Amino acid sequence: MEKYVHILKGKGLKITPQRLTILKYLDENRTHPDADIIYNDLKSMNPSLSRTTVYNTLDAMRNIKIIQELTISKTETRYDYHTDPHHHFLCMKCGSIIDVDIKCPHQDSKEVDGHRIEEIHGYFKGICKICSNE
Amino acid sequence: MEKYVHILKGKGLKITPQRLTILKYLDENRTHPDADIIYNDLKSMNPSLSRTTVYNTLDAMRNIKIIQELTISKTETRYDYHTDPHHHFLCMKCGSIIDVDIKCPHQDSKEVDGHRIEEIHGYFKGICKICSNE
DNA sequence: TCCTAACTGGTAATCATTACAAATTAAAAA
DNA sequence: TTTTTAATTTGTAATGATTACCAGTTAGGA
Repeated sequence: MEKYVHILKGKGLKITPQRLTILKYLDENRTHPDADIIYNDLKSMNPSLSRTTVYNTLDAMRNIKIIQELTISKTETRYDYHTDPHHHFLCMKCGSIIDVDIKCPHQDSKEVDGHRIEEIHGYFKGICKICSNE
Repeated sequence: MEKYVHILKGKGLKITPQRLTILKYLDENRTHPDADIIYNDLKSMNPSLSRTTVYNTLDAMRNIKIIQELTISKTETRYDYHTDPHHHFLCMKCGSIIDVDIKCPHQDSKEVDGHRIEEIHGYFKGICKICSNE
């Protein structure tokens, strides 16, 4: 848990039990969950947790860039504990998001056509290996 | 207008005035509009047009792949008349989506890590050239 | 011209996310 | 350690894009 305290402190965020819990959850669940899944999974162990806090916390952590928002799915925002740059595959059948580790020549670009880049997202959509085999 | 009749017929969609109007609009407005903007822009000339028809039509045209859905923005789905593959830049200040014509080595891939690809999206987010200069 | 499945339009429902305000708490200052 | 204050948490209500539903209309083949 000291690890998460350190990460938050380093970025100037106040340490709260809720933030530690959510950050730990994202670190240990690399399934690209959405806010509602995070809320429901943590609710049982943290009965006072509020949905709004989950949203607020995710937003705060996105601001300091320790997590990343994925807008690959049309219906909900999903979250990714931010480490090395990588692309994502969304299965249009089962809805799971899978990391794809491919080389992208633009991954470290700071601008395109004069526009300043802050985030780069590579999204593939299709049918995943498992769903393809029925 | 014959052009759009031909496109729809070729894909087996029924020809309706609404579909022709919406397809023409997307061809002539490469601003990546969302359903609401399309609805409002066309409503004055087509008073009987319904919001539901706009959604239905966009969905039908996406199915036959003559237009593309962009999920780059968190709040709404935006649409692109589908031509050559290209990536997109979203300005986080003014909200505009700009085409970026860069080479991507994965643009024509049919699969990654065994997962069958149907769509490829390259999204850059940041501050556009115009907003950067205040 | 007739027939039928497909399409349109209007309203109501859904659902993720945000707004708001009162109560609580982290952590800096005394 | 205690005090103080701004930041955070929580629950509820509001928002807004999208979808569901269904009655009425229409495209286009027979």
